[in-house]
Amino acid sequence: MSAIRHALSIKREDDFAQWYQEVISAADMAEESGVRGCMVIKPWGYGIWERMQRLLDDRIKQAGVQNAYFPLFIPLANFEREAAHVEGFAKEMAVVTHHRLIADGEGGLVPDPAAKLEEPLVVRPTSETIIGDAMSRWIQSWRDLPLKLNQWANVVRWEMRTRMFLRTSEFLWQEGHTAHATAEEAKVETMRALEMYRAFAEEDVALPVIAGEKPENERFPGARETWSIEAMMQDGKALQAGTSHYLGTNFAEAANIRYQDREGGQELCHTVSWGMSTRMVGGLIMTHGDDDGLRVPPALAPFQVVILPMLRDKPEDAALLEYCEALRASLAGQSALGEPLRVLLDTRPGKAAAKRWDWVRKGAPVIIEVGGRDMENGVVSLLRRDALWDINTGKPAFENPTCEAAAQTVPTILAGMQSGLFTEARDRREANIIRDITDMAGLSEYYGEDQHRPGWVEVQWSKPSGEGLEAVISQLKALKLTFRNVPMNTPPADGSCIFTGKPAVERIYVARAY
RNA sequence: CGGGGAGUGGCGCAGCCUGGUAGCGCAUCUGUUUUGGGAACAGAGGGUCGCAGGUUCGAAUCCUGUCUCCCCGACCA
Repeated sequence: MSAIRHALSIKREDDFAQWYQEVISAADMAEESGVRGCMVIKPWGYGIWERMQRLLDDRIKQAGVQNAYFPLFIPLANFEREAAHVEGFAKEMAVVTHHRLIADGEGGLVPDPAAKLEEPLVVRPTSETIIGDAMSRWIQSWRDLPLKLNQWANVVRWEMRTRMFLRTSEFLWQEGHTAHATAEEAKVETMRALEMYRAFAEEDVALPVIAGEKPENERFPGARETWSIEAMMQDGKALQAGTSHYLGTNFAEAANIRYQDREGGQELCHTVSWGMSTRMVGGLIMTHGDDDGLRVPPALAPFQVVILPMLRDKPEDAALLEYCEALRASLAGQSALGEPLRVLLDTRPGKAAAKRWDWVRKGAPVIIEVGGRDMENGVVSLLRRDALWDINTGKPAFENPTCEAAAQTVPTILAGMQSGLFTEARDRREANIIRDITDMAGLSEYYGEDQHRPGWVEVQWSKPSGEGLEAVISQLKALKLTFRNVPMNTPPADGSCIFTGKPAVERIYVARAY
């Protein structure tokens, strides 16, 4: 067994945070912008986000939700109507106060005092309030319900500490907003959105998640219930990858969203909101990345197959290119995971062997190199990103199918890779969930200093609220732990609360989190 | 926002303490030789040293302010 020369300089196990950043730059996904907390998303990173948008948007539309677009700027007064909501977001809002700049006489520009806005505008941190405004106008009778809207947008939250994709001041997301006649219907929609996110995460992103309800202290500001999908990263930390909120009538009261029922009475609507953001890209990296860079699940890869001709700057190149073009066309005629294959014939100048590593770092699922000898034999040299190395030789594990065989097997390879990445991540997660810790001493021990890759612990608790909950949270905080969620479809509690010793009422996950 | 670290060609760094007008590796360009596995050799191009002030005959280097990034903490759907 020879030493493998990996495509990245930092290994996950040596410094996970540094490794994460190296993947982003080595895979050419994004870069720093010079603006605090904001990033430039480069074509490969944005291409992955566009795939996420496409696949989730299809699911959103299948649920009868319509896309619309609402303003970036929200009047301050609009925001003040829901008390818990204001309190939750006030500390992190960007505010626009002027609409004109003037010269300061020293070569610079300053806001014109004469152009101060009567009422400041907030850059949306989320759009419940302004969409609620529209809903109050659009909904008159029970016939207008349910109203199901979604928008793809950027939002701004002035975060103290940012990390590319995981927490940026400006980020991209979708936010679904629905209004319903009854609490029951609204809760059905809350759970529908949650299940949609679970399916999207697991089937499209190959990201195993645990769906469940957030405890009271983790609720969205103004929500009655907050549900989430939680994923385990390779360092054992948890990442909230999507949320769905049952808002009750809180926002309907604030924005006066009412409908006339069949008996002629005026009733408040029950509203729901749900969101998934570019943070999912960070989750993808920390779940599927390895010591050679990113591995993009085939369903999300902007290019699933990259063909690299081994050009030699000689007349024979023309025939080789022709051979590769035929291969490209043959592959492009195939389908995988329900869509036509996305194939790139990379004819940029440069040696195939050097370009190969660019695509390995980017995580293209299948790389096919073709040289003159392959052409003579009617074969290709095929490399799978999920099985890169021959551990006996320490070299890339090329296979050599014929062109016809390659065209036929690539769809199978991609489908296998999609499910293989999911299975690998799910097995890793299950291996790192602990369920038999029943007291704080055990919890402290598990998360002690000598544990380098702690996972999650499923505990039983008595679900205190108010001061009792505060006390529990400070116990967790001492271990740098947070509550994640109360998983669905798990056996009922049968023990005592790990925090209070009282009879437990449910099971909940605790973990370190992003 | 508090503590710590850092900003020098595209990337990674040295130089700073002890001021004298910028260097190395990789990458890039050109040429030659190579050619089935992350090519070699030679030559070349590219930087007002994050930004703004100050001290000085002279500032990447010293001083002040400021912006951005990284780590820890607080905060955070």
